[in-house]
Amino acid sequence: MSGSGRARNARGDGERLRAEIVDAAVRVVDGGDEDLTLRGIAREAGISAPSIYTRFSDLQRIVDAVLALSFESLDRRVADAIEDETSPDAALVSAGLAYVRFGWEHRSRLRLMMGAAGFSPDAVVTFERIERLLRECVDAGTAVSDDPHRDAFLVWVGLHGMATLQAPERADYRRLGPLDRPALAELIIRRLAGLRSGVGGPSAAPPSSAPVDRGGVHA
Amino acid sequence: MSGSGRARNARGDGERLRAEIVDAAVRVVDGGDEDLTLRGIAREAGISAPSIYTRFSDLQRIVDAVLALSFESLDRRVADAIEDETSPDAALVSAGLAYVRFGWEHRSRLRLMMGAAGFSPDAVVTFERIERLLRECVDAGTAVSDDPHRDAFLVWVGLHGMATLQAPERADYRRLGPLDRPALAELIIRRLAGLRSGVGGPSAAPPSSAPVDRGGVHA
DNA sequence: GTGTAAACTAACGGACGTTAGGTTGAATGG
DNA sequence: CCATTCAACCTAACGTCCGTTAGTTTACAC
Repeated sequence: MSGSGRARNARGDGERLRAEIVDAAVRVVDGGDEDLTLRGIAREAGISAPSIYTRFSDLQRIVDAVLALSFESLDRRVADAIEDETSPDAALVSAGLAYVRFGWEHRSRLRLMMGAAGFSPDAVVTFERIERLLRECVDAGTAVSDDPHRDAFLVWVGLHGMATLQAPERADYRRLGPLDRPALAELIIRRLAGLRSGVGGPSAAPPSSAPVDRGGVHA
Repeated sequence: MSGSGRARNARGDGERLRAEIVDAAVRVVDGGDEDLTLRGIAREAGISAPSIYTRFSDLQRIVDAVLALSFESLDRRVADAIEDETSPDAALVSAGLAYVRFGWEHRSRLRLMMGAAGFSPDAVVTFERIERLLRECVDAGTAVSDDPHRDAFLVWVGLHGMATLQAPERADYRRLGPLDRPALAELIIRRLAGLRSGVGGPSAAPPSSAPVDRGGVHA
């Protein structure tokens, strides 16, 4: 019979449990459960609830770990998106799209991140990437800005709005008509950053002929 | 002694209790309690928990009532802001500022609204006000847009971002330096709407000399 | 007075976070 | 090869809060 529980880890290997708990917590949040519960995490991890206390002193520490991991993962995605591009112009757009994609793919995670931590120090790291890119654009002459810091914040706000709005899969949302989300996100970035190509004309996101959200980085 | 509870309402006046319950629920949410509980609402209303069942069949109906009331109140604030202005240009900015102010003043209410209802039919009414104003701006020649519907949505997204970001009172947030929130909101509106005065130059929101958030409608 | 809506107290079953204390099995020393 | 050890788990249980139901009391309207 032994314990009806899971296979036991090796002696000095209890650290593995820590990672499994955090992973389970992430899975719970991404599954849509807005409020993390210790028992729910334990269920998802396949362990008993009290076992969690061997690795975490209380529930809040798990939440903290999830938040840290999430901010780091968001920042890495943004950083990776930047590396793939050559011009600062394209890099800024690509970085912004990486941000909003994270929000679309992990809606309740982002909700948790913004709700609990607000403008956390971890988020500042990512913000500063955006700001740096915008300055490069200004230096390269592709963006017009008399205050890059402020305008980077505008972009940040726009990204935040685009990332946190409900997905167009919802029925009500479609009253707005077919929307190409990545193209819209790119337009928001361009206009708020003051990029030359996005101010007024039909330069990006042709209104009706574009296929809806085919997943490419550029519109 | 009689019941240790509150004074009893007159005979056919039970409808008053309904309003009191909803008001209490609003107060609880605005107090920052993200998750409405039936018992919490009862406490705030000064009644016993089961008394709620004389007016609502379950907790969800109270939440629905709070949502309906909130969307209506948001829309009224936007509508009122429009009425006070003469030019479509100023009206669009004023309407947007009314929206973000609602978010700043009722943060968890807006969170509840966006989380539960998403892009609800009630929100569409308000969105259409924005869209109508933008079309008027285009007709008047003060805005450049080849697709007002799409651009109204961009403005909507920007407003949503500005309204839901944490308030600058938070310590972390200040790493960004002093920010004049209404001025930033106005800039976002102007740039996303394609208003002529907000595309690139230092037309609005002087970067450092402006007083911080003194509560006026215009910057 | 009498009826009935308006309110109450008591209590159910369930979920939660957390504590106490037991069981088991992989690593280790002989 | 086996006894020992102790980390890695477990079950049981406490107290609290929750939504909801049942049944009772109170006081206004007629």
